Amino acid sequence: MSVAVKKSPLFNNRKSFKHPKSTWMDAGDDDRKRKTPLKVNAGLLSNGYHKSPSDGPSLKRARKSINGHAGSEGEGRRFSVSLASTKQLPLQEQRSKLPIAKGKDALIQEFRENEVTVLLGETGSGKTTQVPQYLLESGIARDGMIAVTQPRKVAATSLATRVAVEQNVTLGSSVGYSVRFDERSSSETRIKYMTDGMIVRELMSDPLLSKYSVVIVDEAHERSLRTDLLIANLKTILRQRNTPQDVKGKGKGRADTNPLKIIVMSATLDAEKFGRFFSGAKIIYVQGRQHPVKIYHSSQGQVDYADAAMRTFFQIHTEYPPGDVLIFLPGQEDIESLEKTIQIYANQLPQDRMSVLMCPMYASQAPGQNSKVFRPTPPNTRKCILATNIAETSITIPGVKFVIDTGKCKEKRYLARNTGGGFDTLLTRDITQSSAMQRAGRAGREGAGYCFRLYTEDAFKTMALSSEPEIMRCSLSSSLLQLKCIGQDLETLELMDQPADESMKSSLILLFFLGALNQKKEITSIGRQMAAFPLEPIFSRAIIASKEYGCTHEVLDIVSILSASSKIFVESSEQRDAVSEARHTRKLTSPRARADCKDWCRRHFLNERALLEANDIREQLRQTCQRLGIDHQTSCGDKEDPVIHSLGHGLAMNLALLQPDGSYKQTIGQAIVKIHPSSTLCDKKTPAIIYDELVYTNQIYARGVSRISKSFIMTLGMLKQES
DNA sequence: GAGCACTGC
Repeated sequence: MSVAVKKSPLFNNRKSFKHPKSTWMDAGDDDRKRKTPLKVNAGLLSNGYHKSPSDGPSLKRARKSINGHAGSEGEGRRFSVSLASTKQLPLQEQRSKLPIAKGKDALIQEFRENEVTVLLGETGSGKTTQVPQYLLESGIARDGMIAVTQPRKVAATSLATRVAVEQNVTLGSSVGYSVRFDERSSSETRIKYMTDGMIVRELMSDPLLSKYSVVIVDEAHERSLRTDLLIANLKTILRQRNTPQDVKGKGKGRADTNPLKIIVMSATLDAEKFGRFFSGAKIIYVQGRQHPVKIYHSSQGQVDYADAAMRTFFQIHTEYPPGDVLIFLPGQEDIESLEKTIQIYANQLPQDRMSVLMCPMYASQAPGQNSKVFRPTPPNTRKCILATNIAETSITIPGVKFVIDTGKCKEKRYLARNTGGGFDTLLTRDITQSSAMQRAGRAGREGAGYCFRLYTEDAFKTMALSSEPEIMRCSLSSSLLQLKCIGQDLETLELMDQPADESMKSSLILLFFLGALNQKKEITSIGRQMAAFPLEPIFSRAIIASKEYGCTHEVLDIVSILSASSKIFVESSEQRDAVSEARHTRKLTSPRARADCKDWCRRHFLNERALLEANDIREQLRQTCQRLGIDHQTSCGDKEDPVIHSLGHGLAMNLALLQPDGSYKQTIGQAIVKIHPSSTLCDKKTPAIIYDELVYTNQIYARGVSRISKSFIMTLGMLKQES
């Protein structure tokens, strides 16, 4: 043990600090089953469901990195390396060495015989890249297209890139992709990787998905809102497109039918549920290829997970061989404070020790801040990566050998109110078992690794198996409106999990309030126009209202920025005052040339990527306006009222009035809300406000706040009575 | 006085 560490005040104070041998319980047995990575194909069972080991990094990890070059599966990364290295195996040989390859013929046979197949594949099995190629090469796809859906854009694009190379074709010819703002596909395209949101959008113009002969739903276990909507629709489409097999031998099907095959790819935990949903679907298990990860559990519960994480880090640093450490924490606040603490103690280490390189990682970080995490670790240094869930599925960090898992994450959950409103909560909670496995798996990417869980094995066992499907915990108004467009309804559509009545009711009320649905719950012409925009209904309604107020130009600007995925304002605790000054007082006039944008953004603490995304969104909205015959150029100049009033039509349920005590009370619903401290209107005592969202953390905060006149609120009330 | 992660022809 390092003398320096023992000397540090923290450890002197902490009698509870224990040597790893006694602190950590060896969870153990998951290693043995994975010792021989290539001996996998016996694992391809055409019948029944192989239970994966009860613990261990067996879940499929997500794929892709923020800088875009990590492939979807482990072999994807290796592949991108092989382009530059002659020492690598030839391409086809690489393909044939994938775990899934030896089961190829049996797999193809199963796909041929079954309408629906559930494929359980562990990390590194190669299923996402190989199965579409098998389907194409074996003729199962006939002359239709094969769609492979992904929850994330980078996954879709990098998978397509890789499969195009394996097929030796140009990307966009027979292998392509389609994600928002970016499409590489043509009339030739046979295998199309796409985001689940994209194919759900396609449903609106082609409710039977008749272009596709096979739809592969990948990462189905993540249960994203759009994956769930897709799966529900696929079941309906199956009934409509596939001729029922009457009697054996007679079930040839009509010549004019265009039957659909469905392959659901999932990690192990939820497999049976998918199988049950598509009654009688075949479940097939494919073993993966992942290095063993030794998992330790804490012998007792930890009260202070940040402190425990720090002590564990130094245990690793002083007692284990080189290799980077990845610490999972719930949020930015924890990351920033732990970064400081670890740095202080790391500075006290003796000179001859390995030094520590801190790498914080979270989504709202200034762009470029996190680039050092992807650079090779300097000699005689250990990276300490402090990350949110961003490192669990979205970003793959090379070189990680040790994972410290606090067992906590932040979860966004929508609380619907019967009034039609509702608000988001963002609270720290325990992670799920599948999340814990995913985190542990992050230590086994490049070699054997270790995972230290700051919770007991019993605590692990009492965790939920997997997180609640997104459809159960988000606002449904946008999805409901989309479904209404194709004559469907959340109440009648057969979903894997049905959202709460209150949540559906609240969406109905909101859509009614916005004029998108009438009293009979039928879609109105306003509703159809709203659904054409890839926006939350509150924003599409504002665009439609802007026609009347003559300010579509301005409203498009605002809505684009509000619906960009990350906030355009950069957050930095160290330069908080400068950021605040920039936000409150500077006039932000954009530079003409895009080339200046990066520097201009940095000087004004703006997130360049978010601004560019907003720009893309704006262009898309402009095209939608054009299609709908809304003149996107009408402008109100410098006048504020038309803009606020347009937004007011969309945000009519998001109004609050100043109370004598300085708080705000909603005009609909009774909640007391506070203006979020990041708002320029905080402490300004504006009599009436309008906001774009409510978030409950330790209080209910209104974010995206604007001033609005009380007299206009009265007008809105009148309008409501008229409709 | 404060910000988990994704996504949309």
